[in-house]
Amino acid sequence: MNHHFAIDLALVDDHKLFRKGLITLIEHVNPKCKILFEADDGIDLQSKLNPKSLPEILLMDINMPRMNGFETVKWLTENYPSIKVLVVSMVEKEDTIVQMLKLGVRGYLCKDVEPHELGEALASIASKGYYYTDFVTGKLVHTLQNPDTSGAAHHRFSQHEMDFIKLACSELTYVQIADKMCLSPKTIDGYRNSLFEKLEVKSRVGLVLYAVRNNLVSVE
Amino acid sequence: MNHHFAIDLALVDDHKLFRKGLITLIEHVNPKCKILFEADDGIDLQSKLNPKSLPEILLMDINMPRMNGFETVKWLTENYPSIKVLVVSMVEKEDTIVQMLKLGVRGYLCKDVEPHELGEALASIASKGYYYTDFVTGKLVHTLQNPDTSGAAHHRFSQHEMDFIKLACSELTYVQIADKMCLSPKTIDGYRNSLFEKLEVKSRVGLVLYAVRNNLVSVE
DNA sequence: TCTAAATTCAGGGTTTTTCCTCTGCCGTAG
DNA sequence: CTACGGCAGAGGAAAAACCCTGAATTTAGA
Repeated sequence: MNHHFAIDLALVDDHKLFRKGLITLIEHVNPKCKILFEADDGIDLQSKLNPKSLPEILLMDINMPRMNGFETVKWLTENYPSIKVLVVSMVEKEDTIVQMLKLGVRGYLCKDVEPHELGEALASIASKGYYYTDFVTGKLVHTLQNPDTSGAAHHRFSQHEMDFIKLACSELTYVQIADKMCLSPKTIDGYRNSLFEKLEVKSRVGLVLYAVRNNLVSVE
Repeated sequence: MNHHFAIDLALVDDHKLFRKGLITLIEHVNPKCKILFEADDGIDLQSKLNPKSLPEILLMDINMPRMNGFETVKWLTENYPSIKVLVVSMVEKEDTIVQMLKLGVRGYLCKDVEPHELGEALASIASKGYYYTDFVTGKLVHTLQNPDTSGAAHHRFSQHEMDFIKLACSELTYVQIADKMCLSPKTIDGYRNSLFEKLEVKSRVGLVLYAVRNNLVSVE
C-alpha cells in the first residue's frame, strides 16, 4: 500500500492544543510519520484534502463542530475510500465505537491510551491495514452477544416523529404542538401513544429523558 | 516565588494521550519547564503531591472521573494555596469559566489555543502570577454586565428541593414522589409551584429540561 | 388488484398536573 | 409579645395528559 518510506498522515480534531501535542508525540514514537496537514473538522478537511497527495491514515476525533466524526467518515468512504481512518476520541460508549466500526474505520483509540500504543496503531494500520485492540473487539463482541436488550435498541423515527419528539421537549402543550405541526391534537395523541410503546416509557417526562439520553435533542 | 531556574509543573488530566502530547509540547515552547509528575484526576493528584517538592503551576482539566476540576481546585486552595492553577479545558461555557475564576485559578485556556499561547501563559503565571486572555476577561465582563438574566442565574436548592427535582426527572407521578419523600402530595404541590416560579418554567417538562441543562441530574 | 399496514383523526373517559386560596406551625428579629 | 418569613399541608377546580376503541384514507407490498 505504502509506496513511500514515510507514512503520510493528517489530523482532524477541533482542539489545536491536542493536535499539536499529538503531532510532536507522533514524531517521537514513529519518526517515519509525516504530517501532511491538520483540520478543525470535517468541513475543514474537505477543503484541505488534495487528491494529488492524499494522506494514508487520518487521525480523527468524533466530537467536532459543524461536521462531526460520523458524518466525516461517511463522507470519506464515499469520496476517498482509500484513506484509512483511525479514530482518536475520548468517547468510550459502546454504541459509538460499534457505529464507527460499522462505518469501516481501521482503528479506535481512546484519548487516555499510552503514547506507544498510538505508535503501534499507526504502524499496524500502515502495514496490516487495521488495528483493533482487545478493548474494541471486546465492545464489539459484547454488542453481538447482547444485540438489543436494556432499551439500547436503536430506534428509527419518521420525520413527523422526530419533529414531535423535539417539540415534546419543550413547555408546549400537546395542543400547541399539534398547531405547530399543522395536525389534529388527536393525531399527536397517536404519535405519543405509539412512541410511548416503542420506547417503553410511560409519560412525557420519560419521553423527554429518552430524547436527552439519546441525543435526539440538543440540550445546551 | 520561583527560586529555581526551572518552572516546576504538574499536569492533571484524565486523557493520557493529551497529557503526553502537552508535555512534549511544553518542552518545545518553554524548555525551562520541568514536569514533576502527572495525575489522572483530583484523587490521583492528592496521592502524588509531595509537600517537600510542590509544583509551582498545575495544569488542570475540568472533566475528570472521580474528582473533577472544580472539586480539585477547591481542595487545593484549602490545602496548598501556594500552587497556581492554569485550567486547560475544552469547556467554553461562560459560567464554567467564571466559576473557575471565582475559585482563584490563575488562567483559563481552551484546548484549541495555539501552542505558543500555552507557553506565554506559563511564562506569565510564573512571573506575574496570572494570565488572563481577552477571551476570559470578556466572559467575565459579560457576566458582570448581565448578572442574572436569561436564566443563567445560579439557584441554590434545599435538600428537599434537590430530592424533588431528581424524582421529578423520572416517570413517577407526584403522588408517588410524595410517597418516596414521605411528604403529603400537597406539600409536593408547594415545592413544584415555588420551583416553577424560581426557575421560570411552566411545566414539569420545563423543570426536567432545566435540571438536565444545569447538570442537576445525571443523564447518562 | 387485493390486502395489509401506516397515517390521520374522532368520541369519550380517567388520571395527573397545574393553579388558586387559605390554615397552622415554628423560629427569630424587633 | 408580636410581626414576619419559611415550611408543611388542605380543598377545590380547571387544564393538560393519558388511554381506550373505532374509522376513513393513503400507501406499500404480494
